Amino acid sequence: MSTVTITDVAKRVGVSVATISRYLSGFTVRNEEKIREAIIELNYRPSAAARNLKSGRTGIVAIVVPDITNPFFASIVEGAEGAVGDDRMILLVNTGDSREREEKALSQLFGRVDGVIMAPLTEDEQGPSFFSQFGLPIVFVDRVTQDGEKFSSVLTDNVKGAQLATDYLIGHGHKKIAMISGPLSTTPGKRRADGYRAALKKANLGDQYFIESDFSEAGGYAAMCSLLERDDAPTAVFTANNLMTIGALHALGDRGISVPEQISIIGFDDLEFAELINPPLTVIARDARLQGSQAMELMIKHLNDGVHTPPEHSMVDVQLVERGSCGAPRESQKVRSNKIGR
Amino acid sequence: MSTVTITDVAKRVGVSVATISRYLSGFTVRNEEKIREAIIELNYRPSAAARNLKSGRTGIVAIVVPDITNPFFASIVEGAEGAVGDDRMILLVNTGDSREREEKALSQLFGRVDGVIMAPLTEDEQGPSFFSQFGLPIVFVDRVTQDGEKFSSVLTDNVKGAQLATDYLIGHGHKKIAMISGPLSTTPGKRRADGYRAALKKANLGDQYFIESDFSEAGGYAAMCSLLERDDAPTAVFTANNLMTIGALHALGDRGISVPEQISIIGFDDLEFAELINPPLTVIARDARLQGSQAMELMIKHLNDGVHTPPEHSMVDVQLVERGSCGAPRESQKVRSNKIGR
DNA sequence: AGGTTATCTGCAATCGTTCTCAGTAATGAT
DNA sequence: ATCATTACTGAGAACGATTGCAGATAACCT
Repeated sequence: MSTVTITDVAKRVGVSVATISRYLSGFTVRNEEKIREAIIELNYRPSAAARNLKSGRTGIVAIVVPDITNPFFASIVEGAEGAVGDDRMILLVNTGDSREREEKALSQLFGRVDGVIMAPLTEDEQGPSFFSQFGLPIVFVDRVTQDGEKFSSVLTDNVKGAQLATDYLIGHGHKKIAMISGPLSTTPGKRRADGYRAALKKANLGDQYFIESDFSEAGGYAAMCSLLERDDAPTAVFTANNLMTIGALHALGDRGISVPEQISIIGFDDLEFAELINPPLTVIARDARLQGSQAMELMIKHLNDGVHTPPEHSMVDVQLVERGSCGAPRESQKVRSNKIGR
Repeated sequence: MSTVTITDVAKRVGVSVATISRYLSGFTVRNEEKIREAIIELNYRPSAAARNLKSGRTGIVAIVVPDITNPFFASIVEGAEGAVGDDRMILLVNTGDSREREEKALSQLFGRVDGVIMAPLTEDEQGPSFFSQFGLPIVFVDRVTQDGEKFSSVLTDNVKGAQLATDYLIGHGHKKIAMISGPLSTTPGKRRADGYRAALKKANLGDQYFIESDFSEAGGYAAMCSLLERDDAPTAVFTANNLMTIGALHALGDRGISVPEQISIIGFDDLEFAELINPPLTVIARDARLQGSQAMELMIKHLNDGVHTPPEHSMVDVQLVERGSCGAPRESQKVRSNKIGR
C-alpha cells in the first residue's frame, strides 16, 4: 500500500517538501532528475484528498442524467468524456428519473466536484432556488430548469425538430397526425409539443391526437395503444423520443399493424439500429456526442475563467433523416378494419 | 458560497468542534437540537476533502467500462447505481476501448475512490501487476485480467452461452457455421470462442469459419463482409456481441441478403429492440443489470469487511431467446448466386 | 458518603498537500 | 567591486475535518 507522502520524497532527495510540490506543479527546480527518480522508486502518488483540501478543487466534473440506458444520454456522456481532457475526470450520476435521487445526489456532489453538467428532471421551480445557493458552475444539457438562462446550456433546436417532423407528415398528405409527447414539465417535452402544434396550426389542423406521456418505452407503448383504440385513429404519429418510438413500434407490432402502409411514424432522436428496423425508421436526428462535448467545453471554460463568466447558450441543430417509416395516409376505413381484426 | 466550517457551527452553539464532529458521526451529544438548528441556519456542509484526508475514505466507487454507449455496459452501470446505497456515489470512467486511457484513468483513480469495479480491456499481464500494487478493492465485471482469481468477479457463463448458440444452429441442420468473435485477448472473446469450438467439435464440424474481430459495429460489418466473399460462404453466423450483430446485419442488409432465408444469425447479448428488427433477432441473453448490482454488492461487502476478505466469484446465467433470425440452411448454390448478384 | 462506572466534553495532534514570505545564490549591468 | 535582477529554496502556516487522551460531570452502587 502506498502511504508514501511528499515528505518521504523530499527526505530521499534531500530537499524540502516545498520543492517537491513545486516540481509537481510544473515549476523548474534544481534537482529535477533526482526527484523524478525518487518518485518512481518510492512509487509516490500525490494524495488527491490533501490537494482538494488545500486548493479547493477536485478535478472532477459531475454529469447528472435521468437515464443512462437511454442511448441519447449515453452518447452525451461519451461526448463529454472525450472533451474532459487529461487533468479532470467525470463523476456520473444516474438519477433513474427519480426526483428524490436527483436532489440527494446534488447535495452530495457539493465539495466533491468542481462543476456539474446536468439534464434536470423537470423545469420546476425547486431546481433554481437550489442551484443559486449551489455555488458551483453548472451547465445544463438537453434540458434546463425554469430560470435556466442564468446558467450555461447546450440545447437542441426542439421546436424546429418537431416542426420538421410534423411538416414532413403533413407533406405526405396526413391530416390525422398524432404526437406521443414527453412530459410537458421538461424542456424537450414542452418545446417539441410547441413545434408540433405550431406546424399543425400553420396547416389548419387540430391537435386532438396529442398525448402526453413519459419518455419511456412503456409510456410510448401505452400511448400508442390508446391512440389505436380511438374510433377515429390517426394515420401518422410523431413520437417525442427514441424510447417512446420503440414502445410505439412494439404496440404496432403486437397488433400486426404495418408501417408505413397502415400508419406512418417518425421519431425524435436517431438510433444506432434505426436502419435495421422493419421498416427503417425515419427520424429527427441530432448529434448527442457533440452536445456532450460542447457542454464539457463550456464547463472547462467556466472552470478556468472563474465562476463569474457570463453564461453561454448553445443550440445544436437537428435534421430529418428520411428512411422508410412514413408514407401516404390510408383511408380511415382500412385502418379501422384492421383495428377490428386484431 | 458556503465557506462555513465546523468551527463556525461550534462557535455558534458554544461547544467545541469535536462535539460537532461527533454529532455528525452519529454519537449522542448534549445539545443535539441546538446543533441541528445551527447547521441549518448557517447552511453548513461538511467538507468532503477534509474528511477524505483524515479518514482515508472517499465514499466513491469507480466503475471503469470500455464503452458506455454499448447498452450492455450502460445496463451494468444502471444496475450498480441501483445497488450503491445512500452513502456512496459512482464515478464513471469510459475508456473508449483505449488502453492508454484505461491506464491513465486507473492511476488517477487512486486516492479518489474507495474501490474500483471494472471491465478491463484485455487479459494482458500488465493489468495484474498494476492491480497488485493498487491497494484498493477491485471487483471485475464481465471481464477479468490474467490473474483475475485473486479479485472478486461477476462474470457471465460465456462458454455455455456460446455452446447454446452453436448447438442451436447445429440443431437447425447447419454445417457451415461461422463465428464473428471478439478479441481473444478478452475474457468474453476467448470464452465464447471456446464454447463455439467445443460445440462444433462435439458435432464433428470444423471451425474454418471463425473470424476474430473487435466487438464493434464496424468490426462486425467487416467480418461479415469477408465471410460473404468466401467461395463457400457459411449458412449461419454466431456473432459474439450486440454491436457486432448490428454490424453484421447492416452488412447483410446492404447486400440484400435476407435473414433467415439465406443466412441464419444468432447474437450474444439481447437488445431492447431485438424484436423490432426484421426479422426479430434470436439471441443469447443475460441480465446485465443483475451483473452490475451484484458487482456493487460485492464491492460494498469488501469495503465494509476490510480489504482482506477473500475474493468471491459469481457467475450469471445465460439463456437462449428464440425469435425469428434462424432457420434451416439453404443450399450453398443459392447463397452463392445471390452473392454474385449483389 | 465514597467509590466505581458510564457518559460526555475540550484540547491538540494529525492527515498530505499548497503557498506566502523571507532568504540565499547566481547572473548581469555598471 | 557594487548593486540590481533573476531564479530558486526552506520554514511554516494554513486547509477542515477526525480522534486519542484525559478531564469533567452525572449516574449508579454499596
